[in-house]
Amino acid sequence: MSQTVDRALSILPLLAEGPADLGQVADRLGVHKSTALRLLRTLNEHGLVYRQSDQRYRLGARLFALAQEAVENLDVREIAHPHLVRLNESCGHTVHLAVYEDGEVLYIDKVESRYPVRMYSRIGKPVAITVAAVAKLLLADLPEAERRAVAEGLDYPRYTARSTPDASAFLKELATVREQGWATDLGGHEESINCVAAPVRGADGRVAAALSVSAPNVVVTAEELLTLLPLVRRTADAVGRDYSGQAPTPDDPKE
Amino acid sequence: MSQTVDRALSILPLLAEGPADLGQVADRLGVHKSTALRLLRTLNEHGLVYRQSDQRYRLGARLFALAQEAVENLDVREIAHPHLVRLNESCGHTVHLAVYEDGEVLYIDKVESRYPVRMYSRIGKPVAITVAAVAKLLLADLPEAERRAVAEGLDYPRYTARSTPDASAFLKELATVREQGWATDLGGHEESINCVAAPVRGADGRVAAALSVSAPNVVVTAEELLTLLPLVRRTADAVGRDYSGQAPTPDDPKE
DNA sequence: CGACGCGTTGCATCATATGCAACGCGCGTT
DNA sequence: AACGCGCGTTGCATATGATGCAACGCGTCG
Repeated sequence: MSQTVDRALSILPLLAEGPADLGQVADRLGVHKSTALRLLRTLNEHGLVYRQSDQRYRLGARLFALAQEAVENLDVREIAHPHLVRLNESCGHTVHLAVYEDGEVLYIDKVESRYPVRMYSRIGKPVAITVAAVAKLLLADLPEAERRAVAEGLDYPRYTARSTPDASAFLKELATVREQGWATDLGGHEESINCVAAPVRGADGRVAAALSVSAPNVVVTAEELLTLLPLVRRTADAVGRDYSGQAPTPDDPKE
Repeated sequence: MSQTVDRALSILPLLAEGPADLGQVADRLGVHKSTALRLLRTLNEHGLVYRQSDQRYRLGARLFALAQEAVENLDVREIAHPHLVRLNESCGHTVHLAVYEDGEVLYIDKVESRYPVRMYSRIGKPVAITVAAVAKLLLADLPEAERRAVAEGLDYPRYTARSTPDASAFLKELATVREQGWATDLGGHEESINCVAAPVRGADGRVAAALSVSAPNVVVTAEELLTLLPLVRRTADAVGRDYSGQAPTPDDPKE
């Protein structure tokens, strides 16, 4: 909508591919060098791009800060975190929390073993949206039209023999998932990894997030993992209750 | 330099404080609502802001992706990582890698115990620049003028009794550090934590990064930690050699 | 020593961002 | 139920501010 800003922001993904010099940026944008220079300078002042010693530009440190603060604003995460920890303590396996946004599914929290690690490393990387149990739950809840549009716009990589092969299979799976209210990924992403997931519903009944438990089948078989389903669902429901009894100040649950 | 872009980018830190609606954004920017709307729309198209269901805006998912890619472009990290792991295996303590950028010091990698955890959680958050051993090394190497400017622009929080109290003490410490070629933080940030750090020098001899070993003094005393100094320095030198024997394709070190 | 490549600057032009005013809509109030 | 307020949205005339050009500085390579 705003050409200047549009151009400036187009520089960011461009630099994400690697450092570039002024000429390269100007060429890729299709603008004059002096224009690119001014845009880069502005981005630079805001810390979004950094000028390294060889004069080339790369993405800047402020991006980290912003991403950091962005994730901290996701209040589902805050509310859910203690529940994830408890769930992990009960079963010992890896626990993930994910949300849907703009055609993507993002992990926004993770608890592994006893080490509560903010798994920022996964955030931003494309989740295996066609196979991940949490993705199925989040997509299954989209309005019909959007669901179809998203499903048909996806690639369906064959991670394993059990990966979802195409859009129609995926939509069918989503229908099942919506029906039953939980989802699994049995070796669809990595041959030896299974997951069970359950939806976190907000006050409006829509799926606000999804949480999952994952384990390699050398530790527990898929059948054993499925026995955790009630626990997973109970946890997800508990999160949903906390979340929709929406306390902007969740430290004061009374009143 | 570019007013439009400048305004648009100013929205990001604003939203980092929390979700905001159109009116709030327009007010904070001091522009008309319609202007703010167009800027937000442009940011939205690029995924930097997200419009949540209550119509308010918050930071978007693309930020995660960009931050992710940005960190992957920091090639010091890639080159250094195996060294950090080896250092950790030798001594068992937490190992950090940090760089300086634009008045800030950032941790860009971390290895703890036997768990190779990407410490993205620290990235973007302000490092305790006035006391951290790595920060001292990175700042000590800045050109005189910039070093003074940075040092005098800092706050000097008294984390502990041994925190650096003010700019002049800090500059003095930096001089010492530059002289001796290594640095420590003995309880300057947290009473019971000590660090030793050494600089990673690039081909030009400048300090490109710094790495440190940290341990609580209930595990090892400061004196014992200091015995690791030769190992830390050797590791940092090794990273520097790898780094300045710059192989853009570090998997093929011959030729 | 000359020429090229690259980043940088000042400036005239006009494309483009801006603010205004009016509209639509949902929600709480009377 | 009707009204009015608040908020987001749209179209448009204006002039501000972004654009590309041409010229310059500077370092490097031939």
